[in-house]
Amino acid sequence: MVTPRKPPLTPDASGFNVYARECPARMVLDRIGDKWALLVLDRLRHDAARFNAIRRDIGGISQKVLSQVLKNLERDGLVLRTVHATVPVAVTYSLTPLGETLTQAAASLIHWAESHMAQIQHAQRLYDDRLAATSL
Amino acid sequence: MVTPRKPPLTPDASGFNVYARECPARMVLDRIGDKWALLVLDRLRHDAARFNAIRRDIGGISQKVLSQVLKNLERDGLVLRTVHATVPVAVTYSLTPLGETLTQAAASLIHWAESHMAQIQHAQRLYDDRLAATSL
DNA sequence: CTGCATCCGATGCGATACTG
DNA sequence: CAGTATCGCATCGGATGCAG
Repeated sequence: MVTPRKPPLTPDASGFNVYARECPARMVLDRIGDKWALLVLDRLRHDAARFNAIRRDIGGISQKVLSQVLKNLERDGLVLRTVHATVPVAVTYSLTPLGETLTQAAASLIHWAESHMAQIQHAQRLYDDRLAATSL
Repeated sequence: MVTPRKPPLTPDASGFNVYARECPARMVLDRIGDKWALLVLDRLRHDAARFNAIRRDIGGISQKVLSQVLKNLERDGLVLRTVHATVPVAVTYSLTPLGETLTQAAASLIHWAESHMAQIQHAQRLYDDRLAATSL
């Protein structure tokens, strides 16, 4: 056991607890609970891809950030970096078996955002209108 | 249809696409693909809670950030804020039906981080050792 | 093509103090 | 108890330039 969980949630058999600020699991959550990392993980879900392909597919990600995200994911053992000895050098990124156990959860989050946008936008309008009304 | 999806993933019936930088779904992903938001969502998963209770349960979150996260989640229609007319005032936060459709995905991510920590730490050691070896 | 290094502005976030 | 306001540091992240 590393740290006790404060909320009355089901205790985790592993002993790790994301609710504790010092727990290593929190560090991992920091990385995977990130917009860019989730998108990269989802992008690699069905097929491996080269650096610039990922960069093109994920609108708005900079080369610097993609580079950092990939390196972190590789260090955590979620992404495999493969260098092909061609000229010029080609590098492909793919999911490791460990990474594949995560992408479904990542995809769920992403898909949720897309499929519930209508309801979210409706809620936002209600909230904004109500706010404007009270501030008159 | 709002924006076409670039990667060959299954197109979403809603027409929203998180891979597009201008898509509203990306904004939502920004908010829910966030360490603190995920933890708050997970904390409210089983029961409603008051502001300071949430603050205590989530180690390391500041009242400023918690305040912002809760406000955003409320605006997006994921969290319901209820003011009880007592003295002093008590405010409880709970999940809306819409929010409940998301927490399972959030919980999956969080639980994944906890249950795979051993493998992650192993991968990190391998990576760091390999890095130290090559830089000699 | 695949990165790493640097500069630098924007944002995040903790600490602190104050209101109802 | 439940916030809001402000400050200041730290990190994020885009743009540019350079190297293997």
